[in-house]
This record gives sequence, structure tokens and C-alpha cells, in this order.
Amino acid sequence: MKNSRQNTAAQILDSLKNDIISGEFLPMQKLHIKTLKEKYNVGTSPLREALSQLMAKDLVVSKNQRGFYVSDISIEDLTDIYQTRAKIESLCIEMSIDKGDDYWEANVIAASHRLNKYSKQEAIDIDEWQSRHGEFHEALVAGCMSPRLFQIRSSLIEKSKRYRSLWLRENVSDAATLSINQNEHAALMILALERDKKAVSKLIEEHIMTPVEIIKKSLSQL
Amino acid sequence: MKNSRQNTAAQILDSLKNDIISGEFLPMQKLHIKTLKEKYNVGTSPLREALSQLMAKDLVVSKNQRGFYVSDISIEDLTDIYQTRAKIESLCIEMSIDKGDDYWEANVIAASHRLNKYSKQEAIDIDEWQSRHGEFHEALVAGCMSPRLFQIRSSLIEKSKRYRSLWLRENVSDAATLSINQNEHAALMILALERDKKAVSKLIEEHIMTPVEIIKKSLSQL
DNA sequence: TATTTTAAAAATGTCGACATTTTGACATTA
DNA sequence: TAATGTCAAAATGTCGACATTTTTAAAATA
Repeated sequence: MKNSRQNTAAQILDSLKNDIISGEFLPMQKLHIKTLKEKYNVGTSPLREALSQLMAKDLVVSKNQRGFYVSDISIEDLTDIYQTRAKIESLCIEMSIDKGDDYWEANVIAASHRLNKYSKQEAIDIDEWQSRHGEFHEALVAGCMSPRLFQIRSSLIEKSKRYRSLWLRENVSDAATLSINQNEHAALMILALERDKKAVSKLIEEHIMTPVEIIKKSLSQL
Repeated sequence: MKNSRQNTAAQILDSLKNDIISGEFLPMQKLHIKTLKEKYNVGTSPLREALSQLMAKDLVVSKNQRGFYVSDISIEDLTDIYQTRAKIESLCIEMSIDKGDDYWEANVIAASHRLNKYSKQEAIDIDEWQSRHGEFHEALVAGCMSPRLFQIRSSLIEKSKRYRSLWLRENVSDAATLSINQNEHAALMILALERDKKAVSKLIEEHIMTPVEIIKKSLSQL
């Protein structure tokens, strides 16, 4: 029963990360070693190693002799995260347009179709929609071919998801209203296929910044 | 003697990181726990926590039951790192140009002057020159005002320094020849002050990519 | 000789224990 | 009441020990 290809820290890392991103652990919340050990059924060392990795990713902070805490959020950080994310996404797409081949185009069209069809459905499962939405944006940037830039993109998405999760907790009902702006998605696809870098850049930055004001409001009420 | 404001992991983190970036620990080199414990005078847990943080920063990798290793380098990664770094730097400067005020301008001029004066000296200490060089580029991007983007920039610089360090080890003598291209620096300053985003972007990307071919050569000989 | 087997040595990852520090509850003082 | 002090309870960070696994080196086999 002691076998596994991964060590214990690696095994719990994703769960722990998700529990932070999903908002199960709230910003500034203390992460008690004892509680976490019980929750994830691990010992001190692997747990602290996992927390150390999340520290390096800015999801967790530690104060000496005072333990670990979920890192704080703020309106300034919200804005900065989304703005940076917008710039990076724009960069990725521009590079995609420069380098993307027929297969990239085809995948964009396919992903757009999947998202579009689902958006027009009657009963929309928000998880499924988010999945297709994410895949469409990923298809757009997939031509960029820079592992490091993708990595940067992913880490920013992770961080922005934290804010989105917190907002979702407060507004479960009309979650779908957040960004089911199918017109923008269609426009993004068309402009990308036309290789109109300037126009795509402008539109994608606006698209990504859309939820910021809504989340800001919900955030400032806490 | 047990007092300190930081915990042990945090205390050794910078040393460990620098020893990797400076190339004292070579790519793929095994990082023996026992050896490191003796070198940094720490116990197992803090050491492993520091290594965990470096794992999250892609400077270290671990294989289960086979320990930690300095992460590998490659020509593909070299290119990707520098290209990404060039794009990010360009983005930072463009934002600086959008937002920079009189103080930003003044600091750019000052940093440029310090670098320029030193570059014309007889005996150039490479460390001092690198310091002034780094400060000049930092002054250029300082107007951007995005903590997250700065963070991304820093982590890319760290990673690119690893490649530069390895190159320096092989070519200590004419190290100064690498990038003492004072004309480009002067041009960067002038274009930035003229707020010519397009021209600065183009030049900074070229400027950053300059050493890539040289390092590539030196790397492919290993 | 070259390959496989075997056993000893070394190293890793995890746990529990403990010294030190922080926290929280209660009593004391102003 | 509010502020300060006291002290037990709780939590943290570090260490050493140990079960497992990997590595190394020598012996056995083909």
C-alpha cells in the first residue's frame, strides 16, 4: 500500500491547489498543519513541501512561527492580474497568427463550433460551458508554440480563477450571464482567421477585461 | 542562537537559487540531500522545503525516490526563454511609455548616464557593468507599474541568467564583448523618451536576442 | 569476456517527537 | 470598562530515526 509513482507531496499538490483556487480555502485563511494533515491524510513533511510549492506560486504565504495562510486578494491585484492576463493572451494570439498553420485554423473553427452549439442549448451546465469556453481560447493561442509563454498564461489563468470562483460563490444563479457573449467569440474567430492581429488584440483584451468590473463590485462588498 | 526572523528554508533559498543560476550546480546535476545539508548547515526538512520552492520555479526537478536534480537546459529552451523575455520586455516598455511620468524619464536618463560613463572607462569590472546595465533596463520598464508583469519579467531574467552564466564560464576573457553595445542603449533611451513605442519595441527585442546565437554556439559544443 | 545475479551500501521520503513560539482565556490592575 | 499581565494550551518548525528504494560493486553464470 506504500507504492506510488509520485511522492506524497506531488499527490496532494493538485487537490490543495484546487481547494485554494476554488475558494474552499478563503483568502487570508489560516492553513493549520494539523487540519490539513487530517484532511489529506498525509504527514507533516509532504504537506509542508506541497505548501512550499504553492508559496512559490504565490497562492500561499507563510509567516515564521505563525504558519501558512492563503494569500490575500485585493482589487488592485484583481485588476493587475486581469490586465496582465489580457496582455499575455493578446501576445499569444498575435504569435499564433504569425505561426499558425491550417491545423491551427481548423482547430479554432472546431472549438468555436463546439462552444457555439452549446451556448445555444436550452439547459446549460456551467461547468461544461466553461470547459468549452476554455478550450476555445486555448485553441486560439495554440499556434503560439512557446512553452514558456503558455506556462505564464496558465499561471495567470489560475490566479484569475480564484477571483472568478469567489464571485461565483456569491452569484451562483446568474453565473451564465458573466461572459456568454457569443458574438465576441465569433468575432474573435473570424478576425483570427483573417489574421488581423491588431483587431484581434484589441478585442481579446476587451473580452478578458469584461468580468473585472462585475467582480470588483462583488469584491468590494465583502 | 536559534533566533531569526525567517525560517531556515527561507534563509537558504536565495543561496541555493544563486548557486543554480550561477552554474555552480550544473544542469542535470544531482542535488544530494546529504551534501547540501552539510554545505548549507541545515536539516532535511528546511532543505527539502527550499528545493520544493525551486521546483515550482522550474529550477529544480525531482524524481520519486531518486532525489532532486538541477533542471536541464537545451537550445530550444534557450531560444524560448530569450524570445519570451524579449516579448515581455517589449510589453513592459510599451506600458512604461504609456504611463511613465517625468520621474520615470529622469530615472531613465540618469541610469543611462551611469551606464554610459562606466562603459567608457578603462578598466571595466564586469560585475559592476552588469549591475549598471541591469539598472538601466530596469529604469526603462519601471513606468509599467504592474507587479505581476514585473514578477514574470524577473523570473524570465533569472532563467536566462543561467544560460548566460554557463556561457561566461566558458568565455571569461572576452565577457565584456557580449553586449557592451552602447549605441543600442543610447538609442533605446532616446526612442523611449520620444515615446516611440514601435521603434523601441523593435529595438529592445533585437537587443535582448543578441546574445542568443553566441550562447547557442557555446552550448552546442558541450 | 560479457552478461546476469546477488548482496551490501547509500540515499530517499516519511513519520513521530520535541523545543520554541504563538495564541487564547482568565485574572489582575488602573 | 479598558488595558495589562499571567499562564496553560495549541501550533510551528526542526531534527533524528527508519522503512523502502535505488545504486554500486562484487560474484556467479553463460
